[in-house]
Amino acid sequence: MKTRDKIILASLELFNERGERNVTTNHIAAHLAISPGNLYYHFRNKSDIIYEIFLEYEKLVNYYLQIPDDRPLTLEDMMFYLESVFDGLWSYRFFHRDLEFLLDSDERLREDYRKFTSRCLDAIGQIFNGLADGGVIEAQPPELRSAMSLNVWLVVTNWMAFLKTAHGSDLSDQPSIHKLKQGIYQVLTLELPYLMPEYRETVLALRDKYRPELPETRSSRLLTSE
Amino acid sequence: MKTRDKIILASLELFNERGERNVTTNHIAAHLAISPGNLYYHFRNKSDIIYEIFLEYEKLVNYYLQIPDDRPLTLEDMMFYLESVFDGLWSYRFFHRDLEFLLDSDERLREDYRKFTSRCLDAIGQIFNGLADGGVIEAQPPELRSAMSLNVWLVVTNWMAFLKTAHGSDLSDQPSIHKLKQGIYQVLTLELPYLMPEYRETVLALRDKYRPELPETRSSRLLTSE
DNA sequence: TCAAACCTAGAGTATATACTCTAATCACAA
DNA sequence: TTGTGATTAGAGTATATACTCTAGGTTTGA
Repeated sequence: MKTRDKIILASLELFNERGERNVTTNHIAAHLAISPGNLYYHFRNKSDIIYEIFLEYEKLVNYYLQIPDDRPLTLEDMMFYLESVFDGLWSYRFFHRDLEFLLDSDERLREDYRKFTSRCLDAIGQIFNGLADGGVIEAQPPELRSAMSLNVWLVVTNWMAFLKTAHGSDLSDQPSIHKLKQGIYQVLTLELPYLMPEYRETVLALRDKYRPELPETRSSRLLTSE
Repeated sequence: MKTRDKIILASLELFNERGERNVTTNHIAAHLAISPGNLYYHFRNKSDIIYEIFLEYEKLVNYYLQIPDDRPLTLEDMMFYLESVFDGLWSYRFFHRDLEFLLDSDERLREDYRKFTSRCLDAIGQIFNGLADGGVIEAQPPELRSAMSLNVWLVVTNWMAFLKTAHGSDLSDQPSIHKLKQGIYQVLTLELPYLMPEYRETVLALRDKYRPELPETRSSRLLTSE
């Protein structure tokens, strides 16, 4: 693999593990056993590495969020989108963590991320429309649809952060891809009231598969009371 | 005012304005025109200042989230809680920004924040129960109630972050207490489907007051499409 | 085969940051 | 007045961090 790609990969890995704030360019170089000079030959600065990672994240999400507009959407479609989105969220989980700082220090990223958000909100809306066409959920006035989409976006993009802050310091209940997907449970909760009656049971059953397991972990205790 | 209190106040102000990551202890001292030595006479380290601020934040929220359990809740109660919570969120808006890093570097804060979250989720649940008792919203099975409360929490605590990332670099659409309160619109959106029919119109009207104004600002454009 | 382009090492630097240390000053009670 | 404890100034330090510079090695293609 090319050094440039190795740098991107190693950075993503370290960022995800330790948080962008705790990973320096020297760490990245050391991790790859290359010199700092070498790293800076390939990237002008740390922001450039992050920007490059963002572009890949964007590409991935754009790929999964191509919504067909020539046919209505099914429940399977919806679950596919949810699974894909949370997979992406896991792979690039560092990103939404220090987001505000990243955007503050890179104008280009700020602008691109704004557009990215906008496209995602749009895609969520389209999915809802497709599901309404497919008779899975009720039709809604566009204003409600937009507000709903935004709520879905908020829940999806911040579920990881919630997990991180909700668990204790012991490693036993550290976030994992499995726990992350409990976010799907939360998103389905948002959709419940708008389901057409004939889909209600099916979705409730689906949703139950993502329910946080009760055997008294800290994060599940949070969901009930302490 | 005592120097110690001045330090807390100035820190909060600077953190809110520039983000905790961009504010050093030297900045704080300089801002107050005191020496670093003086600052460190009053606080062992930066984390201690942050922890102290957290305690005040916690106190404020606890104060507003005392839910009466001897009477049902009204719509006015609910709006009071929402307004109060968003006011608090605004006053301590730096806090949820670099949250994960803060918790990583202070075990005590991590533990306290976990309990804080837990109490807040509980309070949200109690509010819903109270509103159900008051005939404002439908009764719900506890499992749905918990999931709903968690969604409200996610929307509330991350609305500020969304605003920050959604606006452009020009100052015109910078977050403000006014924009922050559009978060109330989002929360009310979550509640809409569970309202008792006789409250529906009233809440829709209330909600409309918090609706993002349309005159083509960037953030409102985000809410529709781009 | 040879030069140009590409890649890499590694020492080094300017700046920032959290924090320390000592000596001085202040407030105030005896 | 004087002594004592609380407060403050300000120079200073160890470490970290992003990034630079030079010199040398490696590939590639003509």
